[in-house]
Amino acid sequence: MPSRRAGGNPTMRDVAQLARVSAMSVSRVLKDDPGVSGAVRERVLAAVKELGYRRNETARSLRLGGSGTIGLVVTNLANPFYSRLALGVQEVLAEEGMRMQLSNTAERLDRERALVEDLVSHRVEGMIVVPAGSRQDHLAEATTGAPVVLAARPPAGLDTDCVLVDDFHGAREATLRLLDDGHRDIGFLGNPPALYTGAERFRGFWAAHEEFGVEPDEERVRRGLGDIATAEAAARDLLTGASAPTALFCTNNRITQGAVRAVHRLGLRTALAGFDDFELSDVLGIPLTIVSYDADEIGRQAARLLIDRIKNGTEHRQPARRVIVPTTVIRYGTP
Amino acid sequence: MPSRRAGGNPTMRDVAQLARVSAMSVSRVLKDDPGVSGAVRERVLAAVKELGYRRNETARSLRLGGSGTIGLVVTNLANPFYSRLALGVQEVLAEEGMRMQLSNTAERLDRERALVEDLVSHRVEGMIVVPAGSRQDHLAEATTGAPVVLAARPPAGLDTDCVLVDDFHGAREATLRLLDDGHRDIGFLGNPPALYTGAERFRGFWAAHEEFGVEPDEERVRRGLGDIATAEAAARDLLTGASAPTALFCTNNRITQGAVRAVHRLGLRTALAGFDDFELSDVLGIPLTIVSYDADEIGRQAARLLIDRIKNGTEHRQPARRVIVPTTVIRYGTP
DNA sequence: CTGTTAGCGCGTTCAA
DNA sequence: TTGAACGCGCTAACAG
Repeated sequence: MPSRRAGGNPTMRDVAQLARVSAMSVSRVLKDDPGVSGAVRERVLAAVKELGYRRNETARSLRLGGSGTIGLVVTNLANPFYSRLALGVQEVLAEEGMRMQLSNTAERLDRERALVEDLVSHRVEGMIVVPAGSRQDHLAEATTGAPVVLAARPPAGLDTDCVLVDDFHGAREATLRLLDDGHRDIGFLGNPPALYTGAERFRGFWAAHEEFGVEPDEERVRRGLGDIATAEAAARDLLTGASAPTALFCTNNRITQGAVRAVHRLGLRTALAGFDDFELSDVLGIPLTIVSYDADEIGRQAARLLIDRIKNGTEHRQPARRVIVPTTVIRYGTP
Repeated sequence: MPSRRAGGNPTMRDVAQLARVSAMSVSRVLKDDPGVSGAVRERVLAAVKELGYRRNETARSLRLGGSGTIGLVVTNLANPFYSRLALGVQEVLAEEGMRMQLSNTAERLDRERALVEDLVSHRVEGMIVVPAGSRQDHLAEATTGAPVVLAARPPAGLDTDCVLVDDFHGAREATLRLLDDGHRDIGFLGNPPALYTGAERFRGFWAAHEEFGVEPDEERVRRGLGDIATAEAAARDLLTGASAPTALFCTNNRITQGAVRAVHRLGLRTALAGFDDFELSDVLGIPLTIVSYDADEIGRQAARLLIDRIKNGTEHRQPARRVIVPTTVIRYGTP
């Protein structure tokens, strides 16, 4: 019986003792250090196997001064967009032998702050954040040293790299399709204008109208929608009011789904356009124009930017970069 | 300028030096230890603030011998079922001041193995696993000491707690509804029978038929379906063959979606029943019988079981527990 | 090729 | 109430 605490995991010393070598030799074997004889290597590996030993990564990263972990902070993991983003991040990290710590803010700024503090306390080497608020001044002081990359929303009050969707052109393109189809009374259902995506997508919507020489009707614009229920109510309101629009533009998948629901309940076949593809969008029986993009790719790009910052340290202080992920327009149903 | 390394984070010694106290006093203040004078406390807190100091949790958990972290291993984060489960786990952990490390196996056994090893190396205090394969013998040796709770699939080759959906009764109930409606030729679209959920849901399907004295037709059973595309193909095959079924039972949301697609493309209104609710299931215009359950609750229950094991240590070796989460049946569209 | 020393940042123990 | 010494498990730097 090795002289170690009953309940605890075996340590390197236990392995060393059993293999009748020093702890250093064990360390070297486990590190694939070439400077170690075959005999020692075999004895060590046998002891490792016998004890079921696994190196304590906590102690290791304390000693090495790097955890090999980055933090990912998203606003809503239940939204497939963010889980895809997370998978994209993990894909790139795996190539680098790094790990990811995933946290969910539920769009709450206080949780974002607490989670970021926690990540810093655990000495993550960097973090990718989908910021909950429109400004991130608090992140600047929290992340002393560790690089930050923002995803889906641009930095404000903070000078960092970010990866964005081409919100403006996506919205413009989809709106142009509706105008092409002859629609002139298009309603707008948007998330809060304080959000970057909300503002950009509205800009695109407006720009498309200008190109067609059409003046959008402010009366048909509803912004600040948060979930499916409020979106459905707003859509119903527009569609049942005087001078109902013949088409609706929706700025995200939850809003589109609310609009689909309203259109369906009212027994209409109003044309819809919106951001974010979703399951079964092709079998709804409603003419649908979807602005789609690769959520995984946002994660991959963000991870690449972050890893680059981590590797180059803070020395080569190159300016903040901005990667734009392109969008494509898909059409479902007969217009 | 404090005498600390330029790039690194400040340590407790840096704070101590600035506050002109010992490191121990800093430690005590940060721990809210009552045995410390107001004067020292203030000086320390001021120094902490000035340096932007944050306690190094890595060093802390090395010293304390507990990381306050558990691992969650899921098979497919892109499936909303698992992201909801993750949120449920996190909800309970937050109450206990614990953290979660989330990993995705993509249904690959080799990745599961590697991820579990990694979690053990990081000395997580326990783990919740949605196992990729039908047996988990490899987990037994990997998780020396750390308790494991399985979610969604029962243990095999391993003696642990688990949280399951009431697969049998859910499937039975939904099938009974179809039989109640007069259907006698019901097709079955299932995932691999080697999977627990696949087998149980098939059992429920069969049991419902027996209760009605109806003999299911083996010709109308398709099992081993993995994704939406293969499910759609199988559904189309059944629906266009001789003696086409008047209804289909689907064992999970991806299969249901494939079936919806096939029904839609064929211009039919075949009644569908299936596990897992999904967005917009109510506006498809197809009679739909859905077996629903609370995915968050699975996560919450699993977390509670795990925390209980962690707190009680391995001493009180009580037998493995099994929690069954109930299902409810929802009906959409006119049958 | 192998072992010894020292210390990563923190907290427990014990003495002042 | 405060501080000094020691060690958690591991590895870089330096002997031998």
